[in-house]
Amino acid sequence: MRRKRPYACGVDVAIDVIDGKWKVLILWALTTGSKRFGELKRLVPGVSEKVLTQQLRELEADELVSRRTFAEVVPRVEYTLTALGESLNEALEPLGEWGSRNQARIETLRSPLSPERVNAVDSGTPGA
Amino acid sequence: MRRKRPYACGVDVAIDVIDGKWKVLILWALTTGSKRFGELKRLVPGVSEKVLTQQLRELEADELVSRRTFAEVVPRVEYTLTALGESLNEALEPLGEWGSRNQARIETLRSPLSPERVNAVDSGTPGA
DNA sequence: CTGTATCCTACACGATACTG
DNA sequence: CAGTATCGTGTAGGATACAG
Repeated sequence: MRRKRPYACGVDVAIDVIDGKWKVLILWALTTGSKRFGELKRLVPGVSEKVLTQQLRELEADELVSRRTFAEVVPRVEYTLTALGESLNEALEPLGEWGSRNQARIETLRSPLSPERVNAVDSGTPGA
Repeated sequence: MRRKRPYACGVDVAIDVIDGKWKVLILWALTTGSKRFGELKRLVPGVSEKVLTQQLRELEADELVSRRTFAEVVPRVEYTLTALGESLNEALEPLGEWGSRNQARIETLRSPLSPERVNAVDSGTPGA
């Protein structure tokens, strides 16, 4: 997505800002403190360098993440959550809880077989 | 996206479920009660019938929305938020507040001109 | 009114190679 | 180590036409 219509509501803004296949994971990884590029690459398995760079740049442009470079013989860069980024992560928590509570249900619903035997409702109880 | 890797965290699940250009708006529109297809089309300006149908089907498959058809001479269908859908909307609220609070800031940052943060934290200062 | 069926395009993302 | 450059791809979404 990124930059669609004039935002229709606040959620739109937030979604737009975290839109990108890996951004939430990146934000998540940074909650435990600053990380180097290579660390993020490890913490976000599957992402290519190009895309990781790209999404970090966007997060930086939106001031959710700050970037510090160290002019050392061995290039080093550290990414850190800004206050804004931290506040976003906090706003994301309820959504995370919702997802955790309903993950099993969603996965069952989407699994190719037997979507009908779903009974657990929002109780966090995985398939019986 | 829809169905990427095994979910890395709860937020991933939730994001996946609301992923789609119009889903949040649809969910939003339904908070005020059941809506007919045509109403939704009006309430979500810009969406095509194909895509609206598509996203409604996905929301339905994820049990966030329920669909009632009325076999009348004039076809009529109503979409309603399920309990799960309502709980998702609640989990979305903090994100919406975050977005509302920071919308102006984000828009300024992204506007082609005059980002007020001409000088901000740039290169790191090694051990002061 | 409420959809389907096609066709088409844009763009995010992936893979790989190369550089300071 | 931390990127950039390039090329290729999948697929969500848009436009339009048709149908029950």
